[in-house]
Amino acid sequence: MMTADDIRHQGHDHPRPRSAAVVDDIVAELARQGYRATEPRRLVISAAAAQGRPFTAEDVCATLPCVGRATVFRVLRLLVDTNQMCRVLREDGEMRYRLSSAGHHHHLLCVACGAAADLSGCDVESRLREAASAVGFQMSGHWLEVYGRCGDCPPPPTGDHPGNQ
Amino acid sequence: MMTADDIRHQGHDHPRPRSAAVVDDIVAELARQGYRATEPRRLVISAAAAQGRPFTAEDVCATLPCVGRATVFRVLRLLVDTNQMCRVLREDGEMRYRLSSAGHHHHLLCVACGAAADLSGCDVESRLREAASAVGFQMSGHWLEVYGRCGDCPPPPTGDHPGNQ
DNA sequence: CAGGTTATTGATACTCGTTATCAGCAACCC
DNA sequence: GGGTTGCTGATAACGAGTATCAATAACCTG
Repeated sequence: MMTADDIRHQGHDHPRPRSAAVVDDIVAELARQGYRATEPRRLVISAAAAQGRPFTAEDVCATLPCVGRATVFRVLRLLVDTNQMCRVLREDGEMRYRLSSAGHHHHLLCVACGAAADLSGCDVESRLREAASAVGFQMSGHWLEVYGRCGDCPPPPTGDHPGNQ
Repeated sequence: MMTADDIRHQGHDHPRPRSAAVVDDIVAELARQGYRATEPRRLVISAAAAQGRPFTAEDVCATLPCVGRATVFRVLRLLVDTNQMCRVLREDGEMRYRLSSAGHHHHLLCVACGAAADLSGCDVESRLREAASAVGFQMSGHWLEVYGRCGDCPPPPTGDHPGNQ
């Protein structure tokens, strides 16, 4: 059976690529909270860290046929519950997962290539709180996703000219 | 079989309560876009208009046993696609439906009673656009839900004192 | 380091929300 | 009123996620 180490080291000569540190950090945090450091957990976290963009549980299952389906869902849920992963909402309402640094942040989601980036330097919070309290609503939280095009994707066609779709 | 008129008039002496106008407006808009004005559609729209807060398809099915389940989902989707209804995201990630006036707006969702209100006078848009473009991201849209307590709900317990939960 | 506890796993069955299929029905147009 | 064709309802199917439960493997303890 393929182990987390096999995945960590694939195609590399040096023993510990960046993702290994990420996996170890997450496993360590789980251990700190009393959860066991099992091989399936390491594998799922490795697979999640290897995803280039927000992913589904199915994506992880596909890359880890050796790990049970239920376990994949369990680990993903555990990571969300322990604030080591967040769920991102696509523009069409579909939900995806994404490993994330803890702390409040939002996502920039590219509608062209599907990539995601964190947006943390944004102070909508106070403004929203004001607008809400103006109508007698005491805000306690919010959910915000931002959609558009990342710097790596070409600008969209203008749509004025037939044929340049 | 119960008709939309039966529902419109239930418990009222005057022939056309407010919701009737809402239903007629929506049906008219559908007709304008080439969709037929059928009885099941009127019934689903009536049921949606009668919901006091964001609802599930199941809620509508429960109040309309005479309408097929698939049809309920079809009508809800049609209304979303024609911008006469929107989906709201609860804090736990659950999706609900809500009849809404067209145009961009956000929702104030009460975590205590489940009520929803529209929040339209909020200019997060320009601020988000700036923050996004600062990292080379060209924003084209966003999804925002605001959670908290509406004016009708008592403030939450402080949590400092055991026993007042 | 063996040995016991107990969290965790994997296979499976199940739930829930939603969509596809398709024959029959009923709006709408003429 | 009658024909076209969009719409409906029943049903089966789907995808994401959870419950069940016996078998396994981390961890602690001696």
